Amino acid sequence: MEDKITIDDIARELGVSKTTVSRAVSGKGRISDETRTRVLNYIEAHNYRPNPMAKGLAQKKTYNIAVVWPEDYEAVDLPFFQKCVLGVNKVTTENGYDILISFVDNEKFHNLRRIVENQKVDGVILTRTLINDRPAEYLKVSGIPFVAIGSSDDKEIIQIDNNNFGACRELTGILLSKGMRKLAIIGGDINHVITRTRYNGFLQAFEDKEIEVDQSLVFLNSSDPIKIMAIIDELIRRKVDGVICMDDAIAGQVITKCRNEDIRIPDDIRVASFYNSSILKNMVPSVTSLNFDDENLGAVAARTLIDKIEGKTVKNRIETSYEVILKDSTK
Amino acid sequence: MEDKITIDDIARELGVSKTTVSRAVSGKGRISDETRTRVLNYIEAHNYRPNPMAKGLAQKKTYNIAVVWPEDYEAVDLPFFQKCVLGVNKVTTENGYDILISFVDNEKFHNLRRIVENQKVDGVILTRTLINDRPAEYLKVSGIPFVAIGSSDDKEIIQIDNNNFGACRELTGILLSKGMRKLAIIGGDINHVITRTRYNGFLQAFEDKEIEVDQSLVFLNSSDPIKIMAIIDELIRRKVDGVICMDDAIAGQVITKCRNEDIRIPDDIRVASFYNSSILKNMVPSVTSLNFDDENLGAVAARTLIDKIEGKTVKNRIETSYEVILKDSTK
DNA sequence: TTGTAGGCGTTATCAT
DNA sequence: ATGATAACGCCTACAA
Repeated sequence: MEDKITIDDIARELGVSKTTVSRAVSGKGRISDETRTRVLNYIEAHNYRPNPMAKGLAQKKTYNIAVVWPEDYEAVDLPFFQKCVLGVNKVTTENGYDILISFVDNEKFHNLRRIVENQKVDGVILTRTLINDRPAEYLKVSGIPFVAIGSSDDKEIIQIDNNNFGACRELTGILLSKGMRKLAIIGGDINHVITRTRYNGFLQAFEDKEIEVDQSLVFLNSSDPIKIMAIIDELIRRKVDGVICMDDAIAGQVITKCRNEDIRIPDDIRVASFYNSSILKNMVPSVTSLNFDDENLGAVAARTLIDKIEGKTVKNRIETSYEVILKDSTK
Repeated sequence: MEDKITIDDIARELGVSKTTVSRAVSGKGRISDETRTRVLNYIEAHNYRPNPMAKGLAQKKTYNIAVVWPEDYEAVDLPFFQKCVLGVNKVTTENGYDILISFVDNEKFHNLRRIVENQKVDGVILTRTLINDRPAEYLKVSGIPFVAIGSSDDKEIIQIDNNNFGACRELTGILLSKGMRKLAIIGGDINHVITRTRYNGFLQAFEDKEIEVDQSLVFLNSSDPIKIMAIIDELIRRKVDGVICMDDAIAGQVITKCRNEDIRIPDDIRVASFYNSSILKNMVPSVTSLNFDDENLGAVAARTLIDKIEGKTVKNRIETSYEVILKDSTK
């Protein structure tokens, strides 16, 4: 490849000033149609690309955004993050931004810090929220525009989330309406906001129907396979109607356990999940669950962040919708 | 946050020239120990960060590399990519580079093209190789430094790969040594180099022992669940000794199918996988498979790319090692 | 409508 | 060992 062509080269070649070229490229400022097309044609023919470093230096922008990934993910959550970032990608691409990726866990986020302090990005998307979210706290004081995928108690943080509360409330409500009364729930890390949100949806459904929740059937912080085994044993012994799993990792474990123990679903126990990832897709029996559009979630987050970066006013909280998918496991 | 401090501010404040400050920061060029520490102290105290845009403009470098992800992945492959990029991240972080992410499939790689043409990165890591690899071809003619994770027939392409050939050869050899003769193999997309490499390792093991391969037991392009169901039925009917799955998606399907049909592993049929992802981790029975260090793979790729970017000479092909893990499924 | 000139923050060249 | 000055490529008042 020969050397990159610059705005100066074009100006000289066309006998105009570089200001004129710049105007033709950016579309800003008055310029005659004739010169514009002349410049644009030349650019097209010679495959000119503005140097992002120079542009960035002049306008103090990078045209990059950071997407933050948890380092301590569980494999089952990966498709969620993947879909999110695909959605982000779609929007960033359309708007001339690129995605820088940053790995953090709640305690160590030097990577994120470096990226922000070094001014490598114009904004940040958090793909998970925590109860005591130190990365989010850091971003707040740093002053860089950012949005969080997920929910937070901090109303100042711009949040994009699936309507987990509403979805879990509706699914639980449906199960209650089907006559199930002894409903257990198994949930994961209580430090994740999403765990609490889903739990609250569960509670609300009971309240809606004025039914008392049996606290002895609530098992949080229980994503460990060993724990789940014990829980299932207990549930069978106590003849509960059904069990709701807060995510598919848990649902997967429950189903495997039942299969290994010849516990029949839905005959002996009914099972539902508050999420549907690809791992449950081909399960037998098929599992009643919620359906979220995670790609859309990422897209909305990116759209919101870019608006924020470009100085538009954005809503502080956006909820995306869901579907309840009733399958064999709760027949 | 107040305005960022620049090299000029420091120079003025300390009564030296900005050249001197630059030298202290970069460590290049002669400078007295005294001035250096004076500058460094000031920088530390005032939390100065060089502006990457200005630096990039001056050195024609971005200090970003692109990691290319396939858009048309299968969920089961995700942990592989995730681990790779974690390894990449470790090395890039240590060397002051950041990771830009780019999604492509073999036909549409405008995203990658944009990133390269816009000079947003200094180099590229491909995380998968294809038989007719258009993204790789494009990168070659573009002239940008790049390495591929995976193998390629094109010897000019810098390749970092697990020793798939050797690993598959060894695992197959072990099964043959155990007396299994009627060994079937099920593989995925024949357009992926890795499918062919693994298949070749399989063949080589037979050749090593001078045993004829039964071509009617070779099933490629067969990752589809429906196909796999039919294949297993056939294998049981023909009373084969065992089946080797080229990846864990396939192995997972095979095991599920067997469980649903009450086909016992390893009593009725033995099963091995040429890869071990987390999805098989808690399988019952535990599955004989290969163990690769994918994070290391990513780290080596990043190390190699950075060397290449910085003008060092690098090996054209690096193979990382593996372990054979014998478990219950081939007892 | 177009052009001139200066600035963005850093590195590199060449003196001193 | 240190400094003045010119790049690097683009943007943007301001002037014409």
